[in-house]
Formats: sequence, C-alpha cells, structure tokens
Amino acid sequence: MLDEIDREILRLLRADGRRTVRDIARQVGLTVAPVKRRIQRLELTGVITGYAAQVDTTKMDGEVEAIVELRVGGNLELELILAFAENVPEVVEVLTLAGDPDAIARIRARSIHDLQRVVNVLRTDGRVTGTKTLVVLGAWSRRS
Amino acid sequence: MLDEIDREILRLLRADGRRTVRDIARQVGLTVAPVKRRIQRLELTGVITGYAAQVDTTKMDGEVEAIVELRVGGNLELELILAFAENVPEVVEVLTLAGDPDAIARIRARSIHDLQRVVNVLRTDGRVTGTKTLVVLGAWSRRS
DNA sequence: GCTGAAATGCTTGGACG
DNA sequence: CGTCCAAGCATTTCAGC
Repeated sequence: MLDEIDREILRLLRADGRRTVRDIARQVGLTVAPVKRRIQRLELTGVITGYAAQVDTTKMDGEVEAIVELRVGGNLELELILAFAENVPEVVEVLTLAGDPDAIARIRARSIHDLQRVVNVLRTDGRVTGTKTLVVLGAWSRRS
Repeated sequence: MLDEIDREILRLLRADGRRTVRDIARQVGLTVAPVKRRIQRLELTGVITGYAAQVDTTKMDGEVEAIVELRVGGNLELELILAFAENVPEVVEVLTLAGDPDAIARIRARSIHDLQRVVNVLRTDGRVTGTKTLVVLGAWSRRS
C-alpha cells in the first residue's frame, strides 16, 4: 500500500509539517508534481489525518492539559470510545490501547475546575467504569 | 503574556498547521505583518514547539505505536526525563505528569520486537524504576 | 508513473509612519 | 500596529512522454 517513497514523505512531514512540497521532492529524488499527488493520496486515504502546530500548553495561561486513563465495560467496542470523544469538545485526542487502561484521552481545559467538570462528564457516561486523571506538567516532542 | 489575538492564532494553527499567514490575518482582523511577527514570537518563546503532520499509524504497515508509562526515582528533576528522551529516536513525545506514573512516553517502533528493544533501553536507564507498555490499537484526534 | 513550464498567489525581510 | 516594496518560493494546473 505504501512504498518507500511514501514512508519517506511521511517521515519528513511528521518532523516538520510545514515543509514545502519542493523541499520534500528534493529529498526523495522526485519532482514536485508526483510528490504533491502522493501527499494528496495520503490525505485522502486517511493516513495523514491533519496538520497541527504543536503547542506547549504549560506556557499558556488559562489552559490546563491532562491525560485521563479510561476503563470501560468488558465488551465495549473500542470504536465507540473514539466516537464518544467527539461529543466532548475538551477532548482533543483519544488512543485505544491493548492492556489496562483500555484507552487514554487527552484533555485541554481552561482551569483545574474546568478539568474536573470534563472528567465528570466522562465518568458519568455509563460505559466508563473508571478513570484516572493526570495533569500534564511539562511536554516535549521531537522536532527535527 | 498572551492576549486574545495570540490565543486565536494558536487555536487556528492547532486546527490546521498549514494555514497561511494571510489566511490567519484575515480571520483575526489584522494584516500580514503583525500576524507574522506574533507567530515568530510564539515560536521563539517556545509556545509553539513545532509543526507536524498527524499520521494514523494503524494504517501504516511496519509501524507500531505505544505508550510507555514511566516511574522514576523520587528526586529526579522532571526536566531530566524530557532531556533523556532525545537520545532515543523512537520516542516522539514525552509528557511529565502530576501523579502516578511520573511521565508517559510515546513510542513509534517498526515492530513489536523493535518496541521491546526500545522499552528495554528505557528500563535500563537507571533513573527509570518502572515501566508499563500499552500498544496503541486506534487513534482519534480532533480535526476542525 | 514521471517531467517541465507558466500563471498565480504566498512568504520573507526590510524600511517607514 | 499599519503600509509598502521587492525578491524568492511555493502551489496548481496544464501539456506531453
């Protein structure tokens, strides 16, 4: 499905999502047009789900980031966890996991008080049987 | 430190990291020059730490994503955890946390076998007193 | 699948009010 | 903060192999 050039393009765009098509073309040894087509295909097929600025939320006043570990009832489809998250705007990312917990949600709230409210929303969902909330103190992500 | 316009710029760039400066300027009601200056300041002061393409790793062959919970010795500065991560290329993100675990690392490896090797590297660091590894089955992130 | 070229629009840096 | 300029790039689309 993905050849070596696609993987190289993905590697470059993950390291810097603002790299230009021209720059990528030089790096992979092709011209602009086919690289552009490949990127569009990666976007259409859902391999690339978007582009985002990475923000250090600990440097923002009025913003608290937290990780909430979620445990859910035995037979719940993992897909449902993902779908559920869309209805809570403070949830910015959800990963479903093999192990315990079953999933983790990443939350951005405006204060600790607001965070508590969001976690309560998650807890009272019925399908969620347990949570553990961890406030983010610092963040680092690879930039290259 | 950050005014409302800065927050709006950050909101727009988090939703789409490839938005043009012109586009952002239109949305926030300013011209290009000051918006460009603001973005540069946000980058310089470390509020914006980078830009990245978001990739659904479950759609890529030869790629496994995992979350590793890290517990470290009592007095270890959290900054050291972040610094340590840079030396392990498979670590793409680290969050330091208030609670237990002390931090979580996000890993991208080429296989389960490779993942095991990376986790062992983390475990034998000396400062890490315990790990728990969770393989990512599915991912969702807010796109708007 | 690729290349190459042309038109359009964007960015970047600077100078200035 | 705004405006202007100017050079260099990037994107997009088209033709053609």
